[in-house]
Amino acid sequence: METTQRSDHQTSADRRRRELLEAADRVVLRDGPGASMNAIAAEAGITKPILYRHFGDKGGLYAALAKRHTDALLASLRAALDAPAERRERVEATLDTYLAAIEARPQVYRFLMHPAEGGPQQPAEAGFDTGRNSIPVLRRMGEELGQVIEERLDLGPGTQQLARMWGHGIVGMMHAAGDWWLGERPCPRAELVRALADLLWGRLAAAGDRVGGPGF
Amino acid sequence: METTQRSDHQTSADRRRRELLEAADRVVLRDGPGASMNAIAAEAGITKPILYRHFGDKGGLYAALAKRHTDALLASLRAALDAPAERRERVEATLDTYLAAIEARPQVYRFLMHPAEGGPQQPAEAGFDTGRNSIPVLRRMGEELGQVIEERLDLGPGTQQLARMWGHGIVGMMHAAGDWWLGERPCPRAELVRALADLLWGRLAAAGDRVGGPGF
DNA sequence: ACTCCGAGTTACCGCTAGTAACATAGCTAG
DNA sequence: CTAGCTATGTTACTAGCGGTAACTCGGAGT
Repeated sequence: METTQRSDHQTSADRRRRELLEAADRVVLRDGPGASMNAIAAEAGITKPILYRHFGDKGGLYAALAKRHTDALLASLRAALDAPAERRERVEATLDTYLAAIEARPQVYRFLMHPAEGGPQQPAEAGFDTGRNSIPVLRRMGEELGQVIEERLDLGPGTQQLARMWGHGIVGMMHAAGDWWLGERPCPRAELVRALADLLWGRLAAAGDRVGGPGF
Repeated sequence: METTQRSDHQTSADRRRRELLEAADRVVLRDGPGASMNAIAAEAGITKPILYRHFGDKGGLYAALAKRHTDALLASLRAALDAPAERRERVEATLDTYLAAIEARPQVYRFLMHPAEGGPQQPAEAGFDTGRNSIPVLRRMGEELGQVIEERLDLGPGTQQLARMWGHGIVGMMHAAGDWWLGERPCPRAELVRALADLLWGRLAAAGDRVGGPGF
């Protein structure tokens, strides 16, 4: 019964891992991204070294935790992006999906956008990866959106690079506007969706100058 | 001679403060945002409690440090934005100014975009300010750009809110695209500037569908 | 019965942010 | 000249963090 035993063992380890992840999730959602390994271990009913055996270090745990949520968010975004509708509608649906997600679970959002933390010891070796500190979920979203744009649109020569730049740019726009909106709540969601879609549709370039200028 | 004395005292304290800030700057530029108070104090040739007397806590020091760089960056952006030229030219100049800044001093950029750190003790009191963790320099840039847009453009009713949303959105676009570009360096700066300006000019909406779709 | 292996624990290390208590210079008042 | 006050600086400490070494325990294999 080797297979059965090995399978049992595997599932046992996997189940443990999932239990730990769920405990970590609870703590992170309660205490924010500053949750300590001690607190997570306590919530899971065990002690620190077990966490380290399973996840290596805090970064590993956070990465595993972030991957779950990121995958879920990306799946729903992809669904909105792949809907059979006009381009403008799909863009609005995608924006709305993202904003609805961060609105519904702001703690998750906050955790996802704050994973690196720069740890206490940052040995400054590895040659200063300048862009390494970017938020992983944003990078992934940007890459995926860039791919979708490249697949769908005909942008002439240099399509691929243009699509990637746009992907990252649009994701950044969505993120920054969403973050500000989530903090100040100045208007309903639909209004922000419309405003951002309008921005992407070139209304900035089309707008007329103001008549009575700023300095008299 | 009370006034003179007090004045001397003031300038002395201010000079000290500036010296400390410059030392902190050096250390942060060398060690990244994870620079410790001990290291900064050593670089300044003094010990920790003095730093705390001057800046309260690490957040205070970082805020003071960030304010300097943020002010400088905002000033140069404002200059690009206020140039007497066509709108498209000004937008491109502003994008280029930002990208040139982060390209020229990536460590400063990295520090500015990573100030909060969430610290070890995040008491979770104060009711979970959902949006509080946003990067301050981005918020400031978004607000200022929103104001400029509001002053300059005629967007009909609801101009103010629309301008703010656009301000934060555009800044986020610039930031995310710049971050990705700084990490991968896939093309010269001017190309990214053009791509982002094209995006803002509605080329996404105007682009034609690809003929040979993705799935054959 | 003996061994091995994985799960788990206690107890520690080195580091951090931040602070209390003590020491020292220089100026002002009596 | 001495007493006191204020600013400036130090040493020595606390509490908590991420991370690890070394030990303990229970159950499978031969």
